[in-house]
Amino acid sequence: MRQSLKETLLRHAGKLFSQSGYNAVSLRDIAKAAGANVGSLTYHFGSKANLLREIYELHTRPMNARRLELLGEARRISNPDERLMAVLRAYVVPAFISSTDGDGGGAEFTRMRAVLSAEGNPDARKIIADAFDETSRVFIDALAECVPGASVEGLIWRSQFLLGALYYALVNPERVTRLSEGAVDGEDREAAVNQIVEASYASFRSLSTELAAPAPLIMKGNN
Amino acid sequence: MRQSLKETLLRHAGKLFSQSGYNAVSLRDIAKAAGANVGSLTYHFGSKANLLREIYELHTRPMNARRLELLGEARRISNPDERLMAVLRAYVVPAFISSTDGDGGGAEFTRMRAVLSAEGNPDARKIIADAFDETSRVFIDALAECVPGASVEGLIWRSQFLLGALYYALVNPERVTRLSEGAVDGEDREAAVNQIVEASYASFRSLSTELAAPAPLIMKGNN
DNA sequence: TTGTAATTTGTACAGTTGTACAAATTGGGT
DNA sequence: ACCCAATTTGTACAACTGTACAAATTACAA
Repeated sequence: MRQSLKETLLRHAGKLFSQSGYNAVSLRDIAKAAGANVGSLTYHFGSKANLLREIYELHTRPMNARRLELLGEARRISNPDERLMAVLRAYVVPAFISSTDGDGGGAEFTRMRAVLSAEGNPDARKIIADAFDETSRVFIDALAECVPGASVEGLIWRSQFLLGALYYALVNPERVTRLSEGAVDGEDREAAVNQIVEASYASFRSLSTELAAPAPLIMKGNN
Repeated sequence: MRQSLKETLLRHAGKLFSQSGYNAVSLRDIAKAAGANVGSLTYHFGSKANLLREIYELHTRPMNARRLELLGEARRISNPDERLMAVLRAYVVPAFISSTDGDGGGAEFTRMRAVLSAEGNPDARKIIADAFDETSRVFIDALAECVPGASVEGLIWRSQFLLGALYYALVNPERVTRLSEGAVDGEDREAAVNQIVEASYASFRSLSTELAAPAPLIMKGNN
């Protein structure tokens, strides 16, 4: 047995949800994509809401584990500016790039979260609320340490904007391509990660009351 | 006649779409909210897709007009940093605050756009594509003038992040309140506008090759 | 092989969807 | 008062939704 039907269903459901949201995708769409019967979905998951919950639980934990792992590494950097950059990367990278295989999260899962949060579907809302963890708060604390003197208000809002930027980069990459008339590729995720990190680096750093040097950017090659 | 049924229908449809998206709201939901019959919707709009199109057209033009008006004022500022701030406000404010009455755009319409773009519904996709105008490009040009030496890539991506931040601030304001344990009110739109403008000010300014003074922030009172 | 549980299939059900259209009602000019 | 058009209502329709469940199939231990 190479892959159980349940896993196949989860995979296809996640893919479809990330493309079209929760409401627009029917159980029959999922069954058809997976080459299975509608009944197999109710058998394995009981309900559509529970299917979503299982997708969510499958990806959330590994993604946040990876984030915290990278955060641990970042925290060992003594220079606050370099540390700020590393902390931001620790938050963003696992949301964009699948760690090793198709296991935890990656862009597809993050895109699904983005679409779900926008839909505001009651099922999804409950699942998201239930799956809430402390990871975001841990990151905000870590960011606060990198930006001495920053207000809570500023930190919270900027972390909100960071997530919004993350989401929108995955939800509407065509806009980047179209707006630049093809000069910039919105689908280039490596570039997107670097841009998000650099942009939020600047926005967080500006909160510091101790602005000494004018924001030394660590470039990664692509610009 | 105080308000035509058509206007009432448009108003309620826009409200419901901005709350739950396009797919999740049925014509019967809209009719019920407006205290009218389902048939009146097909009579006035022909189809659900066309109803959305009319909502879109009702708000897009006034909102962009207001943006360009404010942009004109901003362009007269000679100091590049102050001008950058004003240009950003010109883009953000009309998307958040209804100009005078319940006419053009405001937060509700922007929220609807955010939800629609995330849903990726084929109907909505086509309408958004058709309604596309040059406003965004005009703003990017204006921003480029405020940030000498900035790369196209950097400008495009940051304008993408700006829109993502804008959208997410309206889509998920509870997160701000929850994350700050009530210390920051995510529903406070005036604060949100100021935070978005300040954050993107910093992110755009960091693109400049001529970073002279360390980003003089113009405070507006609330922080 | 046989028996039993797990899985998969097929089908049926009640409810909802967008749309179409005949009938009823309304509005305003003559 | 009348008429004609615009509007509003009610209802019908086929397609699709999530879910339930009996029947068929498969997997696997004894």
